[in-house]
Amino acid sequence: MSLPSSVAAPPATLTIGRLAERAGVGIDTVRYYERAGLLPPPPRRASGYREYPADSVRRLRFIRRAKELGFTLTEIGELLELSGPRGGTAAVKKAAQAKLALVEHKLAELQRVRDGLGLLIDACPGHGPLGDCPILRALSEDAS
Amino acid sequence: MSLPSSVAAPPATLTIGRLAERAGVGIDTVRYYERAGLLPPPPRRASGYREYPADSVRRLRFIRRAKELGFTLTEIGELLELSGPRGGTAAVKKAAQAKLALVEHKLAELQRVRDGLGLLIDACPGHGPLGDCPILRALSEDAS
DNA sequence: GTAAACCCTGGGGTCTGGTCCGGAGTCAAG
DNA sequence: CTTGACTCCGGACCAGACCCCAGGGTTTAC
Repeated sequence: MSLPSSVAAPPATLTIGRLAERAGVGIDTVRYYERAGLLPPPPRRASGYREYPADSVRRLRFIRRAKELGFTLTEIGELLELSGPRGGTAAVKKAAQAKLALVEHKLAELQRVRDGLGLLIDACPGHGPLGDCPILRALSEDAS
Repeated sequence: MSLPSSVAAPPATLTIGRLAERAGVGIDTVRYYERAGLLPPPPRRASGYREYPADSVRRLRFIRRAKELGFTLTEIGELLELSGPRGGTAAVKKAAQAKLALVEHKLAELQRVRDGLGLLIDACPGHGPLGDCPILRALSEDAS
């Protein structure tokens, strides 16, 4: 019924070092996220070593990327809570909608930056003497 | 030819306080940006007071928004340099293209977050027992 | 069974991006 | 011409997000 135990598949858990490596962050960062409440405290071995389930990698990568998008760790924590168990409550749904609005706002502004850069690149061998630059225009006008 | 000088239009310059107020940042922040090289040192009155041209507001707003999009001050400085005089050089154009790629990457990821949130909001009263949440999926898979 | 590589905790250091004094000079309105 | 608001500078301080180290136990590979 089972394969010989001598070639047993490695357990589907990761030490903190492997986890950090696969997620592309530092070990200290992982522990820091745990303290900050972004990563649930994993079970420990008798020795005290943390044993992470494989899908922690996914969560960590999410955090890393979201940070690059300008979310603070606190905001990221909120995003992650939306996806926890109890993802269907009315309150959670409302929170998700608020986040969505924020994200769409960011999207719109980022698109303006992109368009500005685009103009700059292919229509701009000097563009007027003064400050009518498309990049500046991109985010300076009121839209908040 | 000219209007009476007694009702002369106010000069088109701003004190640091007005500038900060109109741009929505603190006074200290303005000075900090100057030190950081993001805002060119403005001319001074005899008294030492800074006299900002009106369009500094635009530049400051750009900085503020770009920060919200996850750019560091250093990156913002680079973006701003792209739009300086000498916006047509081959080197500058190449730099702009690099920035553009980065921005498009961010856009794509932000869109994934948005889509994840969307799914979460209107298709998700509990979504499977474990970790197949659309938000996590949004940024965890490799796409870098 | 031992050395290299790994993990633990606690605490301090670092970098970024500000924010807040304090003492002194400046400006503008009445 | 005074008074209250503004500005100057330098330096201290702050929060967020890590990064590093020591001293000591644990695993793993040979």
